[in-house]
Amino acid sequence: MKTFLSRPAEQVAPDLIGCLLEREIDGKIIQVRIVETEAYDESDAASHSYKGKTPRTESMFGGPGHLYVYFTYGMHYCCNVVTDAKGKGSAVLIRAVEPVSGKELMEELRGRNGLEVSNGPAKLCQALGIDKRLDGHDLTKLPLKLIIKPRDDSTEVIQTKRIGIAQAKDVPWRFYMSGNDYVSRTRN
DNA sequence: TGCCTGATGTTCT
DNA sequence: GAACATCAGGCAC
Repeated sequence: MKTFLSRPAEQVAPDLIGCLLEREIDGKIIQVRIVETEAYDESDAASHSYKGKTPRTESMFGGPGHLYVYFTYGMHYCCNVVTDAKGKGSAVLIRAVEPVSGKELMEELRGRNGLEVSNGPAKLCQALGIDKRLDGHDLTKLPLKLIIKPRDDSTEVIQTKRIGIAQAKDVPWRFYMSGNDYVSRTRN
């Protein structure tokens, strides 16, 4: 897994589509499939690492396999998988996931049902109970584990420009699984 | 279906 | 004091 993640974010991002995340809460297991991602790195004006390391973004520089959780807009968390070499400030934002198992618990945490449970970056964090306590967490271990899965050939990954950000919008580093209902609906 | 806006807090200037 | 990698609800069409 370390080798898989020790690449630039824009290469890891499409390969994370179709991978699984396993989350343990109170002894219960939730599994989700990643269906939408965005790549960010230090050369990127929209990235939190663009202006160098700060106390907040420190875990983004922590090396491949770590989790970077940040708080935004006063009420939401988003989570990133840190990639590339330590000190690079390179990461992949998880934008949307699809429940595989433990969906009932996710709906309970979210207070919502159906697609609304995890079709956006802040929503999936709420559905998985991810908050700042998991910032810097090692993704090879529970309570939050990344499971690398090769994509099968029938899964089409679409690459587009990013959304929901103010800077460097034209960098085409957003990736999502074609035809998946959980991909956030604000497209292009 | 699609635009507009309020909520709300952490971080950085 | 302003910016912000968002969401949900309201209203117009």
